[in-house]
Amino acid sequence: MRDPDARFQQLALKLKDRGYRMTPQRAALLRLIAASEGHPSAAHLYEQIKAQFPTTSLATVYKTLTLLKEMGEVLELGFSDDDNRYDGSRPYPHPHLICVRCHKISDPDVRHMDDLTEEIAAASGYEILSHRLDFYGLCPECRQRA
Amino acid sequence: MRDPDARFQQLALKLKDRGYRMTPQRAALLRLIAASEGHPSAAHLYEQIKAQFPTTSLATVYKTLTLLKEMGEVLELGFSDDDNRYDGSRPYPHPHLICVRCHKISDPDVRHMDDLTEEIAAASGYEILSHRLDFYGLCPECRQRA
DNA sequence: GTGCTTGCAAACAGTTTGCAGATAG
DNA sequence: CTATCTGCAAACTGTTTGCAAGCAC
Repeated sequence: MRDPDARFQQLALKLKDRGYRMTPQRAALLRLIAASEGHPSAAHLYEQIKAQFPTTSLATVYKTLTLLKEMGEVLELGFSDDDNRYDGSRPYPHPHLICVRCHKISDPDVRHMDDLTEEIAAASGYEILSHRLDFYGLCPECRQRA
Repeated sequence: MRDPDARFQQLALKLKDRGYRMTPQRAALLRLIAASEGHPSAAHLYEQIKAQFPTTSLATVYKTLTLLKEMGEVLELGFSDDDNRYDGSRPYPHPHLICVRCHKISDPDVRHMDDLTEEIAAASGYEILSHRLDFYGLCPECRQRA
């Protein structure tokens, strides 16, 4: 996402439209989500918000993330053995590159997913609604250190 | 896997080779894994084993699954919002089709994954070790009922 | 003023672990 | 015989929920 301010406005408006209230805690989270280039965890977002609103609770972070998820404005990457990560810049399914050593997550360019999805749908009889593609490996930095 | 017996022997031998002991509980789990066509959860395997060995504990199922995972003989599919599933027939990464309604998991045919993986590796500088590709949708049966 | 939102703490679910007794080799 | 394995129960972790007090509108 190139313009964090615009994205923030977009998210704020969407919340308002759905009848949700704007609170300082939500504003802070929305700003973080809008500005974040990476794939922060709920705990990470919580730490950053606490710097501005020391009394904010993790539960509130989760509650707002759930809201954004339901509105389709945030993509949740669930991991069974690690905490979940959130992407508010690209809230649609897209591939991820996950470093198994430093846990960094990045977004590679992959083109053929739509073709692949259609192919699977046709062959299986499924109605495909979403997908998830993760590559696990060592990022360039960790390869050097390995 | 076409021959459950052969697969069972294979798994049993591998355990023995690594110096692990064969117990009735492990044998029962290995047989289930070897025969299973689907993607059972630990709890599901546990229920089936209890029918033969009523005193078996879930912890033992997990401990043996961990062993098989470490030996690369079982593929674990972790879900952050559901229990993990295990595939002892195809213990290598392969795509999955997951029905969001009935939670059935099946294995579609997808060819291009190796090409895609190499492409990503070249473009990103990562050393790619593994991957995971899941499609979420409605299976043919659930589409009708929808 | 009304009722959505917050923050706390307790609950939750699946998985893992510690340990004493049982057992495979 | 001895080290591994089992079964139980407690611990663990990230996430969710119930509820009284607070605040947006």
